[in-house]
Amino acid sequence: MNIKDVANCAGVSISTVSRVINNTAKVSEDARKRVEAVLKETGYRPNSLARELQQNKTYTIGVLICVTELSMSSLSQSINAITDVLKANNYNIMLANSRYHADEELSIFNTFKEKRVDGILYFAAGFAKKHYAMLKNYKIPIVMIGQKSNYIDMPYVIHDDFYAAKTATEYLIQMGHQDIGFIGLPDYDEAAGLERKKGYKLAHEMNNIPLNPSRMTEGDFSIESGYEAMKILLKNPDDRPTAVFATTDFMAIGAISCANEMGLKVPDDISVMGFDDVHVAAFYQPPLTTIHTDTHAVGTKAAELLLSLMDKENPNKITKYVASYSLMERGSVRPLSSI
Amino acid sequence: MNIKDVANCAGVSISTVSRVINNTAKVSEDARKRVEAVLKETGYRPNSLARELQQNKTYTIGVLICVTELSMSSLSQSINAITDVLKANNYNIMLANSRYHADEELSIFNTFKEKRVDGILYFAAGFAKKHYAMLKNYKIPIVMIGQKSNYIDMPYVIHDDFYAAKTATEYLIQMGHQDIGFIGLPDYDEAAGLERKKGYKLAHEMNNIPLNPSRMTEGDFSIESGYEAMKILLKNPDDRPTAVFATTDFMAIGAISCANEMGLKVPDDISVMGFDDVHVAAFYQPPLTTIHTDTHAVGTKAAELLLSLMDKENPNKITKYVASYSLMERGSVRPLSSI
DNA sequence: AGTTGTGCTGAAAAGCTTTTCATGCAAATA
DNA sequence: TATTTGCATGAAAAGCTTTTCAGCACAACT
Repeated sequence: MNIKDVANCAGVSISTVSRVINNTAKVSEDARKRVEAVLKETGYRPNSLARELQQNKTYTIGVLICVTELSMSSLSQSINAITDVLKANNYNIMLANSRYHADEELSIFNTFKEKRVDGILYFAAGFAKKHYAMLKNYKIPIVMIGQKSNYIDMPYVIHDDFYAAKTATEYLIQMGHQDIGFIGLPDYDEAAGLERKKGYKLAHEMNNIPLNPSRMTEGDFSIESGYEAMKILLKNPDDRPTAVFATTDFMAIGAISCANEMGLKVPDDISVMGFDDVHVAAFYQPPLTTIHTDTHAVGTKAAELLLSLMDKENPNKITKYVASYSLMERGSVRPLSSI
Repeated sequence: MNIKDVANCAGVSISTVSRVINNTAKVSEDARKRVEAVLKETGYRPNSLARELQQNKTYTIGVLICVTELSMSSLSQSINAITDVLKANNYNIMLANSRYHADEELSIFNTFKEKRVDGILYFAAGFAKKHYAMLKNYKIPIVMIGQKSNYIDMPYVIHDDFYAAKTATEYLIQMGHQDIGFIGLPDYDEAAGLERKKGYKLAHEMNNIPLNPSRMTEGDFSIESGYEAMKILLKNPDDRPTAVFATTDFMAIGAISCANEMGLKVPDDISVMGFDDVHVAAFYQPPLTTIHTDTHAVGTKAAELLLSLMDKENPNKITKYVASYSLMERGSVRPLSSI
């Protein structure tokens, strides 16, 4: 069933059918009625492949995320926000997950190009620089999310990772902690993980606390990696940090889980601070003290930014946005003095 | 840049270029080399819209999920499994989330039809029957996931919700509990939530324990709803259940959170049993005793089933699959006698 | 009555592939 | 030498829309 069949059934030309469907020009009352009747009866839906081919526009935005598991990510709210904005502007979403494989990201970019998406929202987790050669003369508008991209010179929307991490660390210091363990992320250029580490370091510097490299461990976003990192930090019973800053809520959960198994109570025996304010964070036991990031705003801004980028009439010049954050004092951190 | 440009650059016809790209027929060494050089130099990618239009096949599978938030769902492993199977068979995925709105589901089905997906994986949460009229003469192959579909007569892959829920309840009974609260889900026909409720009921029947309607509450998958339901169950300090079966891990987490706030320790003062064995479940405090569902198998089977459905040469006849489950004894349930 | 204008309509082109079919040429056979 | 075979190639059709452009009929003018 195609537009030609509909035209035949209604006794009009395909042009007229197209006009009725898209409401793009005037059609006589009489003709319109007949076409609409056929449309309803047959349940005909235009082939969007043909339309998109002819218009050279797919009304589809590629969203590339990079998480090992959908449920383990802090970006579901961002995705909801993106959906809202794009849907309101009549765009569809094509969501693809690289699952943290750089080569898979590349292949997704290629798919996006072949599928002719109109724009891309790129939740980057560190591989962007690797794709530099490819991205350099990639014609489709891209907004990068969660990672700066000065190197590649691409519009971006990020969380204030650096200052937020500094704030988090300073909060622990204010609470009297001087020996603060760190569970970080791989050191990719410009990535959020690296920014958070820098914030942790600066807080130490500004408070004249020497950095202790043996206190700095690394995870990979997962609960398990937080667990393993904590194991290292707690290895020596005589030499343990009094607080730990995990740069991800899920890693914080892993860390607390590990502490519990070693017979340490959080926050009584050791404080743990998270980052992200994931949905479960408030309901964990103890409720996680963490950095709340405005993921909704990030999603909204990114989508809006992309939309304005794609609008050739009045191109936007504001191509960077840094979302605000706040510290959520809950139950996983307590002052040192009270131990 | 299109295939014509490539042909011109290489000094051959477009047919030859197509043949080189798709490796679909023999091309002289000489011509092939020239084409490949141009391909590499220009970074040309064929317009898949045109290809798909002409082949009447999109190599795309629509995956329709129905969750309020990506991170709050138990299906991320299923999705990973689906991705693996489909990718291995050269299919792309178009993931869409109805966010629990029946009308949105309908609109997504329409989009899938317009975009000409080759098949659909439908994570149903109860609305399927509403869409009966539409689905009845919907031409695209669909596999339903997580919900039976005898009414609509559609192939499906499900968890063994009924027996798993019965097993869970019987476990609590074996532990000496006779007064078991229930946090269920809306009663949609054939949906998983209803099956779990039936399992809970049967376990009571078979053990001659009368059902107490005031012990049966309802949530909506979310942590918050579990919290609220628990509030109701614990309202009266003199009349509380000794155990609670939450039909979702996240609702169990909400319930435990509520219990804690009311000064009740889990499992010392009250036992809580979950369902799903979500990733965080094992790392929660206390670690959740729950039903482990084989989400990976469900995803894999569903994708394979769809693939075989789409294969017109040798159509598969096995159109139903029920995944296995197991009970994970962890820390949120304890025998009644020891209280 | 002749001209201009208006309002619908349909034919045809364009968008980019894949694929079929026919052709030309060289090699192999009779 | 004449004929057949085979291979590589290009022209053209098909897949389904949207959109432009020209045309037609009729009404409203001068």
